[in-house]
Amino acid sequence: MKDGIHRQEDCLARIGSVKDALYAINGKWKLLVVITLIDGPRRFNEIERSIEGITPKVLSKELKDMELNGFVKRIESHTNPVQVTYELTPYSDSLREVIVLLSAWGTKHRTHILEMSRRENTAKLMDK
Amino acid sequence: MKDGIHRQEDCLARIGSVKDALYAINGKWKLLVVITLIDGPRRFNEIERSIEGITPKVLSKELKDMELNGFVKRIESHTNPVQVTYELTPYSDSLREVIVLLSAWGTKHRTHILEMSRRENTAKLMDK
DNA sequence: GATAGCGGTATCCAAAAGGATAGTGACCAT
DNA sequence: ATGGTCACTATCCTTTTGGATACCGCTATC
Repeated sequence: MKDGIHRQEDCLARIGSVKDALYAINGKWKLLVVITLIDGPRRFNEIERSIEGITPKVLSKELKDMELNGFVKRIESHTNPVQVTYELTPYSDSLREVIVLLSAWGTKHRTHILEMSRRENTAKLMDK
Repeated sequence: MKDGIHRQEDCLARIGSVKDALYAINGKWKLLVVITLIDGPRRFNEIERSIEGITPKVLSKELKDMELNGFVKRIESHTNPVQVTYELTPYSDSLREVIVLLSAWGTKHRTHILEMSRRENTAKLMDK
């Protein structure tokens, strides 16, 4: 009762904060981009190749969005030809624990779902 | 280097897990429904009133979805008139730490964004 | 001179999410 | 009988999201 999440007033505040968080990381792609950049800076086409299913248009949009939100930095080298890399900012470290937790939860959830559908099938078999 | 998130093979697995997680909790509403149910079972219209901006159509859809995913349970009393309540399942406890973390992160992120836009305005003033 | 890679854009389109508004049938209170 | 609550559903519509495909100027390579 004192872990802070049960009290009514905290719930309202929490709804606001979670709304903010969901707004910033929404969509299918942003966290995946962060994950691929954790290993170090990557070039546009490298990112495109390591996230299966993403198109250049979408990746471009996500990167711009994430730059505005302060998660990634776009770096142009002064070589010729110009080379562009994207890297995480120190700020995006704050996302790391979110990712670790979501990943762990996603793993557990997948087995949970499999388990549920397995039981459903068993039940169907027993109905006959 | 040994926290498990830096190694290439782990990143690929992590992308899959995070995809699963995002798929299950996607949209603006699901986590907010969980939050309002943390205090205890609630009736349809109560939930509708405590989540600002949600419409009955959307809430109805979300609740069905969450029932299928095993997060909530729909309970009809056998009184007359029938009374319907929704409550969290034990399984949805696993979402609690996700919510706590996202909420904390959302709070920090909001101040981060405010800070960034404040600085931008300051910079603009100094340009003149 | 053809082809390929780079870092993207442009255009078009389909699907999904979500909002606005209204309505339904069962009940209940006045 | 009138109006209200409850738990939704129906219809319509707009916005958002994202997928397909093609293309661009530039460079590097064969």
